[in-house]
Amino acid sequence: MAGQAQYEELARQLSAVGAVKRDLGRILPPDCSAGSAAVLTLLGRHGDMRMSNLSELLAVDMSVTSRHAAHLADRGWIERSPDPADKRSRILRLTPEGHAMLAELSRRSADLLAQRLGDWTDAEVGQLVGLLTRLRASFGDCRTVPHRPQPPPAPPPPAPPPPVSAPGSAPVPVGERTQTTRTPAQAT
Amino acid sequence: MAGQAQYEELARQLSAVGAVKRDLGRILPPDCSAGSAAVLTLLGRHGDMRMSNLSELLAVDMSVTSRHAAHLADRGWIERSPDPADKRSRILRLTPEGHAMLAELSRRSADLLAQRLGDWTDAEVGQLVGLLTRLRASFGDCRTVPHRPQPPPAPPPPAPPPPVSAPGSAPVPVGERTQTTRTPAQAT
DNA sequence: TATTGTTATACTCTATAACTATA
DNA sequence: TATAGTTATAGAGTATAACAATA
Repeated sequence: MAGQAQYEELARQLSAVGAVKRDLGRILPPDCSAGSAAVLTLLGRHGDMRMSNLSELLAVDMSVTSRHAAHLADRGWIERSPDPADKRSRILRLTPEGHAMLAELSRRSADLLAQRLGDWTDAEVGQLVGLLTRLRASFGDCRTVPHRPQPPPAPPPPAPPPPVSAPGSAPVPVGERTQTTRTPAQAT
Repeated sequence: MAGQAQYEELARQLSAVGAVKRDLGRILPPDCSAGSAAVLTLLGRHGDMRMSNLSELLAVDMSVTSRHAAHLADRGWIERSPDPADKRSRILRLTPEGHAMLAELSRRSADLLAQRLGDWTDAEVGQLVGLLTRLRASFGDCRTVPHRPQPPPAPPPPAPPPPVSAPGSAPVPVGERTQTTRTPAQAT
């Protein structure tokens, strides 16, 4: 357990991460915004999945995911095929063009980070990645993909699997835990 | 130096921090958005300052800071007094109501973090704070406040000073380093 | 009746550009 | 001429609500 001052400082530094993200956003290719990039990245990492799974991974409302997916599909970077097992669902899959765009994105962001973090050691970067991963886990309830439509043709996640484990992180009740993937669904 | 895969993973985890920030944003009091909270926090930490200084600390264009400041001034949380030394400038200062609001913000975010990160040790939180601080420094060029109008009546920053030092972080040239605090200023 | 996904609408944050008033 | 700050406008990201199709 940490003290109040430390938590306040963490909140401050998390807020400041915005500047870093904006910097990363400035190197994106035309037509591929940060939102698009996030979707492509997750599809590359986790393989084909449904809209709802993607929403959970992004921790945003499905309406947001829907807009991003439509944008990507318009540009031919993903394909939205109907799920044979559930006609309401759509399976998202990277196209060859999508893979190419993803590779380009990875190259650019890695380049920028390599320049900015030139004086960081491998271990330091790894430590930060580990702590951020755990941070997201502590907040998230970002359950990993529960639905794997078919063995995805995409290669297995090139990224190191979660290097840190979040032990007994109980679903802490804080006020209400809002349902990020779904808008209340208004009972009429 | 780290490898490409590690940088890609870092980019991914930085993107995912958005979910954490959204969660923190949901507990904000009415009329006090994340932008307002950031301004109040910085004024509390660094004391009175000018718009331009605040823009540098926030790493946003001054037009953005101006809007936030106007919002806060409308609500009586800050005061914008003319700088006697430079009539173009305005000095921002927290009002008593602003201090109260800031205290409330700190309480709420610390509460949420304490619940979410209940199973983190003090050292782990400190480590994350340290790495995030260094991350911002590596990106930032967020030079610390160069202009200190007068000895601010505000208490000294309650937060621990930067626990990690960014050693020889040269101003790495990446394409162009955009001038965040100022829009190009179009030479007519 | 509940769930999946889509669309329309509104709000926040940010950047760009044009403008003013000082320096 | 350059700088500090303001305002208007536009774009991206997200949430809410209402809707259609299917389970």
